[in-house]
Amino acid sequence: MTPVAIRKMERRKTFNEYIAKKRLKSTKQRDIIFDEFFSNYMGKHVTVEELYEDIKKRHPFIGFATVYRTLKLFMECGIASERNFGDGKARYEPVRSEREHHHHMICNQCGKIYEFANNQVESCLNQIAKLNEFQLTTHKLEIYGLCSDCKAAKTA
Amino acid sequence: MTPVAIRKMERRKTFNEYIAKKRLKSTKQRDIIFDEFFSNYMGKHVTVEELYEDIKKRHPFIGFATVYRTLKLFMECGIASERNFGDGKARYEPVRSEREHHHHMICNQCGKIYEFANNQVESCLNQIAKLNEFQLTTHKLEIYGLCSDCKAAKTA
DNA sequence: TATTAAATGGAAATTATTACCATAACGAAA
DNA sequence: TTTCGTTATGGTAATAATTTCCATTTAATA
Ligand SMILES: [Mn+2]
Ligand SMILES: [Mn+2]
Ligand SMILES: [Zn+2]
Ligand SMILES: [Zn+2]
Repeated sequence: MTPVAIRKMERRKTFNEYIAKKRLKSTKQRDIIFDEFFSNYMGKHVTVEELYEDIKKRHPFIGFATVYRTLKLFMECGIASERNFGDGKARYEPVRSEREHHHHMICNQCGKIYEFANNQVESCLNQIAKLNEFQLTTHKLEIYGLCSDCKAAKTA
Repeated sequence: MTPVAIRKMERRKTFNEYIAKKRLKSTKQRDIIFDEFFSNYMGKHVTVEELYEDIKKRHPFIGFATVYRTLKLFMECGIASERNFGDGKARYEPVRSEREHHHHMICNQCGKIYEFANNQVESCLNQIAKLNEFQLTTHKLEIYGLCSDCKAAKTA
């Protein structure tokens, strides 16, 4: 089994447990959305509309509101992260593992998104919080600018 | 003259120069909004609506769209910064000085906003950008959690 | 002062997201 | 399996922030 498939199974387990604990229901729609999101969007940052349009191709009966609701559900149980890159629409990405916390560099020119992780930054932030007696729960960090491709294209 | 007044004059100069350069017009409304923003919102993070409501008290003829347009103008010439703290509405703060670059900690409980600056984080980000051949233009960094007051209130 | 370009205010349009509601589907119990 | 209370769904309407439109006003400058 591929690493992606293993991760998908782990997320499925978390999701099922959350549904059981909260006495929610397991539905066809949730299964479809789960499958699409965790099969095709690992490492991506997808818009609700993009995901909806993609799913609709194979499952035309799925409603827009359900996709919104299901992504929110994924958030609640910690298997998806919401991202906001300043274009006014929320993006979602499957959580890969608790240890794979990361941030993003966004190219203002082409819109491509690059990921990065940095332990030094993380420990800085923890220190800053501690110093201010602030109990950190989450943080957001994005770098905006020009990616190397667009930089090259500009000088060419 | 107080430091706040000096800063206000410096921003005014930048604004006037920008208006001259771009052949824009100096209007009563822009003066009013400038004055309100740089007199009463230094160190604050004000919503368009808040600023509009505040101005309307003394200048009932000012239009909503004009406040939006003028804040955008302040952004363009670099005398205001836009902030987004995840509540769906943009906030603006007067730029204090080019050297006073800073970030924010937002309390999820009481909504208070705390500012911080950290050279180590800044140089980390520059290094990360350089390593990825990314030409950094801006970055956003926010810490969310519980402020010390709210933490204390919770255990009490 | 006359001319031209830009700005204004109010309202309408736009856009992402949420709420509503009548109907359908789920799941535990009988 | 049938029943029954609860939850989910899909379509649409509502909401909320921001932008656009446009007829009118105003500023700049010759
Ligand atoms: Mn990512
Ligand atoms: Mn600030
Ligand atoms: Zn690029
Ligand atoms: Zn607080």
